[in-house]
Amino acid sequence: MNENKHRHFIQRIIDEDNVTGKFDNRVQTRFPPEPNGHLHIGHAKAICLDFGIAKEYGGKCNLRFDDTNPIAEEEEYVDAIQEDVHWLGFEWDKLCFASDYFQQMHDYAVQLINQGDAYVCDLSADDIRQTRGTLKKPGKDSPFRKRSIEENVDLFKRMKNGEFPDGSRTLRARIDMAHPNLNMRDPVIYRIMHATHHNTGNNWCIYPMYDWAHGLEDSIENITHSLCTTEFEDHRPIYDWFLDRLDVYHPQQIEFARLNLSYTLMSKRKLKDLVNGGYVNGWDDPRMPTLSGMRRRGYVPRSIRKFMDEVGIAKRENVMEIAKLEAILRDELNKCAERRMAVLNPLKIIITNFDENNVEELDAINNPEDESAGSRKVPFSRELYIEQDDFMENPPKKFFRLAPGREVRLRYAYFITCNEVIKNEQDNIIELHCTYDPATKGGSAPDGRKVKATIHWVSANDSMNAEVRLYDRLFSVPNPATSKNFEDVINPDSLNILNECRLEPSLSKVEIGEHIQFERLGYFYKDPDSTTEKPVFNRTVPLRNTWAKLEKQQQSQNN
RNA sequence: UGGGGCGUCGUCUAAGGGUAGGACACCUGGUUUUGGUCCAGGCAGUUGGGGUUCGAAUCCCUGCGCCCCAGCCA
Repeated sequence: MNENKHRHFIQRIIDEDNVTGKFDNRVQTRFPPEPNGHLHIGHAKAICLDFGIAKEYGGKCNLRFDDTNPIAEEEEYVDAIQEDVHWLGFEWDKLCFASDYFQQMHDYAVQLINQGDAYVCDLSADDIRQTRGTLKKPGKDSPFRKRSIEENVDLFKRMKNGEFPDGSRTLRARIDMAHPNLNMRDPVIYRIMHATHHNTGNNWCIYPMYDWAHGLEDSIENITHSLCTTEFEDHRPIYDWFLDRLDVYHPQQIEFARLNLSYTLMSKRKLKDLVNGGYVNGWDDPRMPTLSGMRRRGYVPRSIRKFMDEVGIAKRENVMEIAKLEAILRDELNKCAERRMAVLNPLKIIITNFDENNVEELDAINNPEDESAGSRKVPFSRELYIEQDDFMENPPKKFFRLAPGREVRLRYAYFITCNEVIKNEQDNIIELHCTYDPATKGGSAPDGRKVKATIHWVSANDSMNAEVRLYDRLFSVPNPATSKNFEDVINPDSLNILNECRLEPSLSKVEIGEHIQFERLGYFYKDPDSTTEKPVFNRTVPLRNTWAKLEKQQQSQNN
């Protein structure tokens, strides 16, 4: 197997641990999101890694909510995150909450105090910042650093009992205010917050900080390899310090580089701003890089997993091109999406030599990549719609489609020739008059003559109306994260809603949540906003389009 | 410039002392009833300088560049 050929650095570490027996050849991981927002494609990398490693080594992976900050967290996110992890295709061993361990963490904190390794500090947040020092200068000891163990125990108990207001006191680890790693300068491990927690209600008014809580959560759950992103590398010394002082089971933290995707934003805060600022229609807007947004856009989970396989695991900073993700998406959809015909911007054509009372049922293949998908009938009649883009009155070089006097093939139907262009008073083309060649039924000419283009179409009277939402990238620059203000780089054309689209009749049978290819246009997904009268389709990703590329090149040459 | 990380085709990622390989992107050409798919080919890379070695992307030294850290966020 060639998956085994390339082992990334984390697999190598685990392989080595399994040789030395460091964790008794056990592998246990966890995916630890904070329920303060929705999961995005960046999280998917961690999910695939955490669950993937566990599966590969025959271990377990927990889903653990790191819910240590009640004012940021909500039940809604807890539910959404579980749905997204499931959708991605993973099943956790245990569902855990950091808040389940609050009592245990508290008891460990008391132990720390009793060992002289923690103290209650009365400094304000501002004072703590002032005395922390800078990158170059050491910090200053808190005046409360030398409190007696008895006083610390008493004060901590009173903090817990709610005797003090928010922000008035903290519990701090007594490490080293001159430590070159700022995280080690007596970090706060408990703060006072009189806030209702989604899980523990009003049981607590002191809440543990990440650095204190995370290692304990890992330890309590018997995690072997605690995988996280590189910005936590500086925190590993505290992670280790706490576990060593407490003399408890000690997992190994390993850091890898987070995923960045071109033309998108990955910060939860900024994503939240996009939602709250009304720039998009909610967390599941198909333009969002959230898993719920991508699901609604029409991504299949397999494409995301495959993408993560190809992204790889390393420590260097990276920006994946969205084109790579889309290439994998197309590859997956090409195999499984049935083909149908839909006209997004209709142009009416009249087949002048076709009987107006006649409707023919023609055979169309459902998926050329999958014979088992079978075929269907498509009605053909005198009045049809074709795509406006498929006709040009004065075609440039290399435009192969319909033009005055030119013959093209209607997919699965007949060769037609355009004889007349009908315009309105404003000189806009409103209709084309064409003739068909009855001998070319099905699309092949008995005399062997060739046409340079095959275009899609629907029967005017036998087609149904639909709304189609064309999505494009949300940002107009490759790395919107570097702009001070994301508003400046938002793509004004990220959503284009088309209301007069015409669908071939068999499309009425498509269910919400199905993936379909509209021939020559792209892959589409039936949106939950659909009604029986008016279906709504989201464009997941367009097909590769060499003509569009040529057009673009010609345009830029003319400029 | 304190501490911690990281530098391989345009973008990701392999090669862990022995031919710098793959994918995406881009460019040719072929097949084609989707200007899709598929097929064939091409372009293109080791951060600079020293050193060790028969041999260095890899080991050592030394520059340079980029990222992270001064929340009672995670």
